[in-house]
Amino acid sequence: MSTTITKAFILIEALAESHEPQSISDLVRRTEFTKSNIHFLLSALRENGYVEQDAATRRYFLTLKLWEMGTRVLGRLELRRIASPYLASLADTTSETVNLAILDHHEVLYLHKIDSPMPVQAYTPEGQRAPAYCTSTGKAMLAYQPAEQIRQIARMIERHTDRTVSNATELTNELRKIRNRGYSVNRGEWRSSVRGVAAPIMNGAGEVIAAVGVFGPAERLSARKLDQLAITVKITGSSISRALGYPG
Amino acid sequence: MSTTITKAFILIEALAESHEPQSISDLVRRTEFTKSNIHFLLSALRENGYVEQDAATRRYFLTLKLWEMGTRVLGRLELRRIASPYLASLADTTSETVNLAILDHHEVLYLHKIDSPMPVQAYTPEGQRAPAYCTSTGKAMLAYQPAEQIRQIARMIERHTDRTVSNATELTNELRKIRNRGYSVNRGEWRSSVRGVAAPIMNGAGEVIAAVGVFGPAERLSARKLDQLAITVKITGSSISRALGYPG
DNA sequence: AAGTATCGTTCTATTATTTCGAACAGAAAT
DNA sequence: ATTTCTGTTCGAAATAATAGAACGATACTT
Repeated sequence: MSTTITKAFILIEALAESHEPQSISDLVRRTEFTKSNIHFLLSALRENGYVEQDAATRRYFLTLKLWEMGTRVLGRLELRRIASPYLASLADTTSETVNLAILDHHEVLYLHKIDSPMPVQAYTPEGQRAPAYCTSTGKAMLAYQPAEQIRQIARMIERHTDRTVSNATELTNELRKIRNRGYSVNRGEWRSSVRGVAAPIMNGAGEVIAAVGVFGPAERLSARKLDQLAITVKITGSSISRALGYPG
Repeated sequence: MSTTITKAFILIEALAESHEPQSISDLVRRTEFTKSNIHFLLSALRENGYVEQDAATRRYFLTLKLWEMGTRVLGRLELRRIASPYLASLADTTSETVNLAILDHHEVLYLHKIDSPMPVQAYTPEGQRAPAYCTSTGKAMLAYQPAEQIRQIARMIERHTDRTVSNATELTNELRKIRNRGYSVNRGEWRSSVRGVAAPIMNGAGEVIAAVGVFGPAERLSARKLDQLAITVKITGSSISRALGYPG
């Protein structure tokens, strides 16, 4: 019910979305707040160290303080702390990019990424989101979610490439297959040139709370190579699960 | 001059500092705001998705949204984007932990870290700060700062271990040595069991804006080993500088 | 070069929002 | 059973946030 705090965050989010520093007028157009109001709000954010103003262009941009505060939140995440060494070792043995993701409604959120030392890297930075039904980590988690949630997600399927799962039955079958094998595969369903495999991570209560995945460019990841990776990824997934207290 | 926005950020920072979810009463003690006022502010933060409340304990905690927004800011940093592949390759060849830092007043801020695949890891997470004068990356950057800034920093020297630089002349000599060699060494000046080497990174204008470093446990990093690493780190530093447009 | 449009900032009055304390119910501790 | 903690709700009061006009300064147009 607060308007001022909400307005402040609308500004922050507008600044976070924009790739260039924004002028007050830019922000007026985006937010439809008054010019003087935005000036007032930005002053408050500047005083708190979250925003700075380019002296020459008078445009405003976010400082790293937001990121600093954010890393504190992440640093407290038990999951990430416990999983980190397993991810490092997985990255070391596979030489491909490794990531850790959680499920937030219909999207995966990438918590951690260890870049491959190989020259060509697939681009998926930490803190980004992607639709769950067309990524390997997302499918690995969806496979263990209640049927009702799957039905909801199936209703919002959109094709991103010609390999994207295209309807509810296809998705259900895919998820059943994942449960049988214990790992998921993505052959260019989100970005056509990116492939990957992933395995679920369970907590002490047996709930699937995350997934670990390996991905890379299609030309380096043949079907055979993916099969090999699947074994390693699956083992990493269960190792992390056990470290989290999962009995299995 | 805003009170409401400032209060909101004071709450966010209090929550970010605390390792456990906080009750309203906890926050009353910390901030000296009114109970009902905190309730109001937290509701606003909750509505915007930055805070959640544990249903059972009624305690409040920060969600990952703050981190998500923060990663956007970091993702736009040209320095980090350009440096990343060089850091990855440095990590690969040295097998020790690699990091990228910038200087903020008297502190270093760690922008990026690539963990060593080795079992024993030195602990310095991304987004953290450390005093510049007793870390290798910090000293590498200080060596190229104006004398006035060095004098100010020398005034706030505090010993953290028995190897920490202890006075102004010692610091000045150390920085001169660093300028001559083009790299800096830290032998347990911050945490006694952590050693490292670092080299400065210059931008197109020739200003030192960052530093790249390698560090690890003292028992693995002998004086000889540090000398070897220094060569590689120095090369990485100049490669990144050149990628940023530095003519040298 | 002159003129016009757009920009960020400052100011003040008005209003709507935040703030506070009291009162409440529920949980925990005594 | 009683006391002392909680978190939450409410309404009145205080004040902080808001809007609009006016100001130079800068950037465009002609």
